[in-house]
Amino acid sequence: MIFKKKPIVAFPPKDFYRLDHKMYVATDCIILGYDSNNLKLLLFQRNLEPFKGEWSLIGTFVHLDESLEEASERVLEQTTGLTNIFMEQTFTYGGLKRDPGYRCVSIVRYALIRLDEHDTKLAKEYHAKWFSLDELPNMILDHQQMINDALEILREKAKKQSIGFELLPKKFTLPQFRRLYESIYQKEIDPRNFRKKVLSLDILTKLEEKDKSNSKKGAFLYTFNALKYGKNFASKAGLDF
Amino acid sequence: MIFKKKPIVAFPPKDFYRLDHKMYVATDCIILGYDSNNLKLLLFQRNLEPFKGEWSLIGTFVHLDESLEEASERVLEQTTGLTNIFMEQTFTYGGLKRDPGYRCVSIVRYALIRLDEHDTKLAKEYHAKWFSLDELPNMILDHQQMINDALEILREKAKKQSIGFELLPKKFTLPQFRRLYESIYQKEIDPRNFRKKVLSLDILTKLEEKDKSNSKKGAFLYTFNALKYGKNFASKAGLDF
DNA sequence: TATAATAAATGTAATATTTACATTTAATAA
DNA sequence: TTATTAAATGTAAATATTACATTTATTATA
Repeated sequence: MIFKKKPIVAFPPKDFYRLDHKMYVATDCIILGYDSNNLKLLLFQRNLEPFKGEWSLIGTFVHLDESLEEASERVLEQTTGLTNIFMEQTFTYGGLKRDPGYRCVSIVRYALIRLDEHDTKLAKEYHAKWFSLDELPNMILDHQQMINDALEILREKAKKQSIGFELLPKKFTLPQFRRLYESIYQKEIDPRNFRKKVLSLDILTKLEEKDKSNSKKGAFLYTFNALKYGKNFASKAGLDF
Repeated sequence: MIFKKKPIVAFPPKDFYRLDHKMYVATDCIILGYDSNNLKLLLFQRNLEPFKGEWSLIGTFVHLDESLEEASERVLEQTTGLTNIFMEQTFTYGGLKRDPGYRCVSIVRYALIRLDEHDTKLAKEYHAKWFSLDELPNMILDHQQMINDALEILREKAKKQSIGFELLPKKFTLPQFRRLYESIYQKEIDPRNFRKKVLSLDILTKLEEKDKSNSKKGAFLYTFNALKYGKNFASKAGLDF
């Protein structure tokens, strides 16, 4: 067989595994939490060149002895203290010029954490700060794009899976749950319709307790029922609004 | 600031851009076409070690002087002759052991092409063969997983976008269109319901011509109306069945 | 030229889902 | 006791989905 053009990898000639094809492989981590009615994002202020003083996602080079998942989980643990966290890959960014000086592709994953469970001391150490999505600072490189893409994917995910499971505290109120979805979908959701749909999924357990931090009347607390969740969330409609 | 653990990339020490973090970066291409009522996948039989004689997706190393997109488009053009094709990234695979002998991450994109437009001579040259999804051969490495993931993403995509635009010939019949969706969703779709929904989107132009290759009566041919498509497909429901 | 065969084309009623909308209630603070 | 506030709640209309069977156009054949 004769190659008309440059050979491709399905048929690699012996000299194809060449050093000059190697690149840096990084992973960037979009850490999302939910607090006081807003979806928030953990950003880091760099304390070294390049881009010293500027804001960025947290990332790392992927080491040769770890998987992509291990790399992003390492970063997440180092900066939040958390393990066993919901993370999902979004896209890989590999533009020629995306990082000045050296060629580097970056695999992005987003993480959904419970704000009240993360190690704030670590966050401080790493010069990290939580930002509401509507007041993000300028970020380095293509990080804003990464965030936009991740939020779009999160929105799709939220339709099919109760993202609240990951983001809300163990006990939460329906208005809190609703406001989470409002901040994901960036639109108001009618409280009666939200309540109707969520309760119809039959994935929650209502507690006797009330949370009175937001009103005099107080709102009943709920927990997710993992068992019911697994059984009942298969519904086609899910949590689309 | 003192690092308690290994430093991470937001604060890279000078020696961090080290050669030993570099990896091979590949891209694998899932080439999908639609023919005689079946979604089909172009696979390649390797003619060199490693894995000589086995089937695989077509891929390439990403060159230092090209973007990820350019790399996969290069492969697609080399093997099908096609340019300007719908391609979308799925996931990046970077398990430690996914490729024996060297560490390599692979970014996967799928391409939707019109079978009747691709260069069959090239396909032959590259030892390529079209397979129906239900009779795929064993493939090397994690390629089966890549395909499974891509099909899941394609299914979601098909709900929100008329995949037919990319896969069907310029002129097509409604039964043809329906069978495409049946083979994407892997289930039967009621012809009356399909027709009703598709026509309600108002994105097609009905032609006078009939295609009589499948029946004595013949089925009317349609084309996509790109203009209407852009305007009218915003519908929430889309093509979910 | 009549008939058989075949896939294409078509409509409707029942059910389920989504949307829109306003009042009452429980608790606290004044 | 009253005012205030957010939580809780129900219903009707509109829309979307599903289920289902007959007629039609054409060709091939008897």
